[in-house]
Amino acid sequence: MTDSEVVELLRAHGIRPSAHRVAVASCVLGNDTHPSAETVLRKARERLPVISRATVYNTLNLLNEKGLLRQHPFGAGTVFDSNVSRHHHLIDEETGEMRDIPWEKLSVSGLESIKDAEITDYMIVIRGRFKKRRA
Amino acid sequence: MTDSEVVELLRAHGIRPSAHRVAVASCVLGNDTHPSAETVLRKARERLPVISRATVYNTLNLLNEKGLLRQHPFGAGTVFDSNVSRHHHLIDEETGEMRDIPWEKLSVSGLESIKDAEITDYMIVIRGRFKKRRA
DNA sequence: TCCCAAAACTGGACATAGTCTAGCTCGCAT
DNA sequence: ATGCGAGCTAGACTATGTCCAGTTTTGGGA
Repeated sequence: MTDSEVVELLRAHGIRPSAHRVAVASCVLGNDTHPSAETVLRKARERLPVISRATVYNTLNLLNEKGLLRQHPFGAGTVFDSNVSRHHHLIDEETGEMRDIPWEKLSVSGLESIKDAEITDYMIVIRGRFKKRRA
Repeated sequence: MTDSEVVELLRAHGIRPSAHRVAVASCVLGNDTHPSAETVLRKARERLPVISRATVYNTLNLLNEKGLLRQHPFGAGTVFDSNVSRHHHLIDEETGEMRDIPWEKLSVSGLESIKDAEITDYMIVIRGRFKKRRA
């Protein structure tokens, strides 16, 4: 994703695209990696040597609030996911690495039997060992 | 679960049942709450005023290794679950409170299409709002 | 019973992840 | 040019968890 695409995306979601925000956003958006906040901080500093931890956290939280990314606590600590459409997750038990599984690949039955809660979202979390590189 | 049942359970899993370990274990085992480590520390201190944070963590990790409980990173931070049989999870979005859903209540199809990993475990994680108290 | 080694426990230092705040800076409208 | 507010900064602070060196407890053997 080019910088100008990132800028457009931020604007489209009501976020003023400062240089710092663009640097942070382009570390996460438009790819299927699942970086931690510290990873984003490190990558953002490659582009913009002076950027504070607080700015990275502020920006990630802002992107989260505005629906540009999601936060997941599984895997190796909390990671960010720019795939905001519904999908499932596959996690490598050894490394904590996380991959997305398309929504259509799996399905759940029996949800109508859940009576004691109003369901807003659900996903399947699979743990195992990756065989090889991502297809 | 009585103390002597806890003692038996620990022994049966090759854990020497010291007074401290029993105090910690009985805060978690035999009930369906999902306490955090800090909650366990607080509860354990009600029984045993002098018990260190390290002992609580050591014991919880030991119980985890020996298969007496599981650790889950969803919900409100990391919590412990004495239900070690397969089950799914329902999480209240507001409070982070977690409830177990029996394995048989839900089912997943399509797992055979996962080709790039050896699956060791999976579960459904549902988010929503609890309607009322646990049945 | 007494003694010893091993196991368990302790407090505190350290590590990691994340939040908060007070002050500074920069871009923009006037 | 100047004043203002959004954004950014460093660093202090909190929460959670690990590690370690030293001390206490425990169980088993003489």
